[in-house]
Amino acid sequence: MLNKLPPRERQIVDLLYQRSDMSVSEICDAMPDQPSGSAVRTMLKRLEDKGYVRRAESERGFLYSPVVADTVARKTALSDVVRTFFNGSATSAATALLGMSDRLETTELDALEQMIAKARAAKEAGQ
Amino acid sequence: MLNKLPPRERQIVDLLYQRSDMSVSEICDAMPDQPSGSAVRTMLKRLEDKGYVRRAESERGFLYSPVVADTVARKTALSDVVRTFFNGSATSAATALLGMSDRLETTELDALEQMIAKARAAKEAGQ
DNA sequence: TAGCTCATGCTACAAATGTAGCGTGTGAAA
DNA sequence: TTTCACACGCTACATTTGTAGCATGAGCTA
Repeated sequence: MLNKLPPRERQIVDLLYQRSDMSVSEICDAMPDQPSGSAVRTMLKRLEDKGYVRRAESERGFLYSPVVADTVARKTALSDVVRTFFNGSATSAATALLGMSDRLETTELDALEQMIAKARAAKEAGQ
Repeated sequence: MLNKLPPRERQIVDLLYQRSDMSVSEICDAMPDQPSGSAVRTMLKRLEDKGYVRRAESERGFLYSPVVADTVARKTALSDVVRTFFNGSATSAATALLGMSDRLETTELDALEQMIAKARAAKEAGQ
């Protein structure tokens, strides 16, 4: 989905998913190799035309945000990674993910276990 | 990492991560909108120049494969998604992942629970 | 041998991308 | 009021991407 975007545009949209409602100058600052305002503005314009980004006026000037809902974008991004790198197995991706994170919050662990329990229950009911 | 690649090149590398050692014609066939062999060949050449892809001769002609090890590419891809869409929390990404997959294998669930148990133990020991 | 089919490399080119520059308007500071 | 400093839109342009075409050479078949 976002993989269809050229690197720079992709970079900008990613930024907007991390933090929405950014101004052009904020985007510039957040970019690794600070491009000129003009450059960012054209990218933004193109992204707007393509329907990935929308902007709203505010007292601080125009603020940009992604059009596709976070929830949807998240899912798509995850599915892509799962397909490409984990042979379609979401669970093994999840395992890898857990292996990567060094400090896990207890609440998060709880949420996970709940998830697993639910999956087990569904499995029981299914067969 | 792969995000720096233009869409088409990215698409090809992704393919190679799904299945390594592909010939040009196999890649063509695997692409959604079958491009010409020439087109794919130039992309491949560029990817080779950039250092993302390497090729080896075989009785079936040249076979292409990714340069960066799967394990590394995986990690990078996951980290990117986690940073962009999950505010850096690998665990919440994992939770989302689990929520997405419809049928989970028992063995995978077991592996996950083990992972969680280990995390809990580490947490205990840590404090 | 002559003709065919491929896989490959090379060249060329249209389209897309990435960037900078200029002119304008607006609001704040001198 | 004049002068800055921005934020913006527009235009232009170099570079990169995406694609096709042609020529070559190897192997295969009639």
